[in-house]
Amino acid sequence: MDKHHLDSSIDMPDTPGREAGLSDSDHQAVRLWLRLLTCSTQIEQVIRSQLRTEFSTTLPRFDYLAQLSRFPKGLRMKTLSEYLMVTGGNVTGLTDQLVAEGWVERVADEEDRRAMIVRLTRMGRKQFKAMATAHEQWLQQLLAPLDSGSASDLYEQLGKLRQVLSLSEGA
Amino acid sequence: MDKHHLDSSIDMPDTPGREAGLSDSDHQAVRLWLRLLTCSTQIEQVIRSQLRTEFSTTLPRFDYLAQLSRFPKGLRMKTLSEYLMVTGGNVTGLTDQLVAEGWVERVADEEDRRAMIVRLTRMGRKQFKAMATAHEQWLQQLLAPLDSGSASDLYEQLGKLRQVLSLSEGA
DNA sequence: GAAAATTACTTTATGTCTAAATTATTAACG
DNA sequence: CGTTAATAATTTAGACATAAAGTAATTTTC
Repeated sequence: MDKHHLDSSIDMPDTPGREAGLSDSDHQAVRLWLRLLTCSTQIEQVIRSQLRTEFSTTLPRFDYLAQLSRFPKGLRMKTLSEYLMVTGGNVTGLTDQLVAEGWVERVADEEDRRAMIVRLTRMGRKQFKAMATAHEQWLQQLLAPLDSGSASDLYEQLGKLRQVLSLSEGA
Repeated sequence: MDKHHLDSSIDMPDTPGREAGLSDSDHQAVRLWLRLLTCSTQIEQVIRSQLRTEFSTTLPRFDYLAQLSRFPKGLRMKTLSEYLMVTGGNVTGLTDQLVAEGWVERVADEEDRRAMIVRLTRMGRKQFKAMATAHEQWLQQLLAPLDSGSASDLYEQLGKLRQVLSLSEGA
């Protein structure tokens, strides 16, 4: 994923380099988006970096495995691409890699010969389990300074946002 | 940016395909992150798509121009890479493209012959202005269903999160 | 003031992601 | 039936991103 924009900061005037220069007051939507993106990007970079140094893997692969791990019987590639919010071609490429590494296997779908089902191998499941444990710890540590109340407030607010976004989605 | 994970949804049981399967209660940090990422990814995809169809350009280029537009005298590439939160190599590549398109120009920095200053051309400035106006409208429309109170609450909560993240940043 | 370290940018190799075209299979309709 | 639509996966071309190494200029340090 790429990294974008930059959040302005009313409460951090000591970091002028990060101001987005949105001094006008009616840019609320833009400012909200930039701040959301800044937070998301920063967390993402931490996770990426950790996955690389600790497990020599990447975030897309981790995401792939994370989704797949929820379905012991496997998933159609098409379904997986929807869950991951990426294109089918991308899933094809990631699948090729993970199959080559022996973490995932392709199985023909007997009910529809166009479809392929992918599922974790035993090794894939084992590897993912270790990564998932670490992944959770990283996040807990990263977000530890956020008091539990703020965290659940934020979680709730993001829930509202997600709902709003899902409206435009189908349009 | 790539798109990752998926948010579970306590309040949206009608979209089972998007559940992240985090039914345990002590995965708060992970759930918060996934929800944040889901929202961020969805907005990002809308903006990307609009930039492509309406302006035949990309989000990285828009971000580049957006930062640069704040500095009429231009910026060192190094500084720009920090603002954009991307690597120097990336800025080199984007600069090459935007220079080729005539939107940006490279100027030698007289104070430091290692450095290059990039700045918008007149055309670049004009093109960006049109994009920025549209960009803001897209966001306003996208977030319109979010009542103003929720929006500023969310903005505040994200401010706290950003502050928390900035702590780990230097460590 | 010369050697060492740092800094700014570029280059290279690799990975990720998209959009669009292709192939193969299935479904739908007259 | 048989033609047409739609669907699932793959392939291709291109944009974007990183990390790591290379080049050139500047600073630091002794």
